[in-house]
Amino acid sequence: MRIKEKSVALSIQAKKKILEYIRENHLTPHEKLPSEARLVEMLGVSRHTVREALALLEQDRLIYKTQGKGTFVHRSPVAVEEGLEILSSITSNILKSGYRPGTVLVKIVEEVPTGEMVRVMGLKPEDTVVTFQRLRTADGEPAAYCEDSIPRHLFPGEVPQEIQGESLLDFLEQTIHVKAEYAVAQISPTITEEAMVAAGMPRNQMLLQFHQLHYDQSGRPYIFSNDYLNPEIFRFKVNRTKQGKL
Amino acid sequence: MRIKEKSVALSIQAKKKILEYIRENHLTPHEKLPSEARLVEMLGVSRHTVREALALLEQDRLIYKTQGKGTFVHRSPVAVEEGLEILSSITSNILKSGYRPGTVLVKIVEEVPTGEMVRVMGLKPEDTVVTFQRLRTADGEPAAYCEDSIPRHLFPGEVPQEIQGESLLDFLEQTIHVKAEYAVAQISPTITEEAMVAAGMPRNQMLLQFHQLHYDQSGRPYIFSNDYLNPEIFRFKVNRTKQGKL
DNA sequence: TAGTGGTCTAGACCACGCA
DNA sequence: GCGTGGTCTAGACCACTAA
Repeated sequence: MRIKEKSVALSIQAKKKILEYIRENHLTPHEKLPSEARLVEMLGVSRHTVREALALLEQDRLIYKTQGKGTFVHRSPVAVEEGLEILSSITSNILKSGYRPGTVLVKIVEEVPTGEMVRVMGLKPEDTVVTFQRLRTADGEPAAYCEDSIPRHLFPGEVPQEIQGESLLDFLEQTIHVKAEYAVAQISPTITEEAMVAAGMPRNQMLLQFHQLHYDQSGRPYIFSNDYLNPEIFRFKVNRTKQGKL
Repeated sequence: MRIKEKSVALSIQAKKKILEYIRENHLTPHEKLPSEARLVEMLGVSRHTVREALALLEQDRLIYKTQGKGTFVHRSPVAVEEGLEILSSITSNILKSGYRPGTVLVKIVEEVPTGEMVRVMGLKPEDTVVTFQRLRTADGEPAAYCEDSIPRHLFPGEVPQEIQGESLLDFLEQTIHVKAEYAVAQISPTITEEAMVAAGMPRNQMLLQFHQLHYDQSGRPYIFSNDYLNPEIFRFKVNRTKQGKL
């Protein structure tokens, strides 16, 4: 059961080897894994590496540890399905639900930011924002209405007149080289408004509004958005953990 | 700037010292912190401990690292406010919103589980569940309608006829010594149904339904619940991060 | 008391960003 | 080439659990 390959982190290789061990020895939920000291011998790596591998398995909820007792196989062997706590684009969510994503561009305008935009994005009084209004479709059916505002000064040249590809996140990463690291979303139930109906959304449809702010790695907010999502197409799942876990 | 106290983890102490350093030297967003090697000298601890301290600061989004460049102060110095991704009771959410929580017990019944309960909680055909129906109030006003079902066999003696305290999670921890480690929630918008109106919820109120399953540390599901929350009282925020972060 | 996971040390080499 | 963070080793002591 020795390892050592190259270019792939040892802790990752160790994680896979431990998973193999669980499978080959038919360890069932709540059964005890070999101790860390034993794994050091079995895998031929240091304890630090073993512990990193176990930490990865614990994050995936495949094992759990108890000090003084040992490490055990987790009850649910199923992979954790990602939820809203993982940042993802609407495009990928539509794909994940098994639909073909599409976009109807309503308009792209340069405009004066709202007071809230100025406040949360730390804009200067003279700053403007570029707002993208889009109707997102799943297999051609209206699935979401999206309004995204990006500070004008992030676009070095002209304001783009269209979006290459479906995902705004990807588009911004390619054109202005800003990558989303995390976002904070406020969720509330609502009903389609006139502007959305005009864009093609069904009237009197119950929707979930996502009021979001996206940040880059350094913590700079760069997308102010309001997305109105059709709950008949999107599944809204959240994995909730204790503070400090995962 | 030496440390070393006792009984508090060195990495925690190191974290505090680094925070002090940032404040005392008035480091502003995007400014560079001392290198890890330098922090080892300054704090008198090993590099491993320094890296643990920095990892804690990175989780709190107070700093960010870039390989080859260094460690930097994060743009938003504000503490991250916890959202739905953190498991918390409805009681604590009402408290956090500044209201006084209360409960009107509708009823506690032992009943035959639904097919979905049997499936997701892995019940045997002869198992029954204990269902708690409660109207939760904030400053006396109806805030949520909750239905929670727990497998009967988790209660060693009689089925409880009331709940001590406001929080079911706390009650179960004290009586049957099962602690919630994580939960998976499905969120959807809905409208008050007749049973909720009968219990005291306002008619035709838009609500957010939380369909949740709570698990203990070993991954055993033990609470099957449907909570209907009034969005005028609860704030629904989610902190979304890239896969593998935080 | 023995065995387990949790924390910490000292030292090494590697991969990346930049001048 | 040099400084940075990323990974890995070998070894130590501590805290907790159960016999």
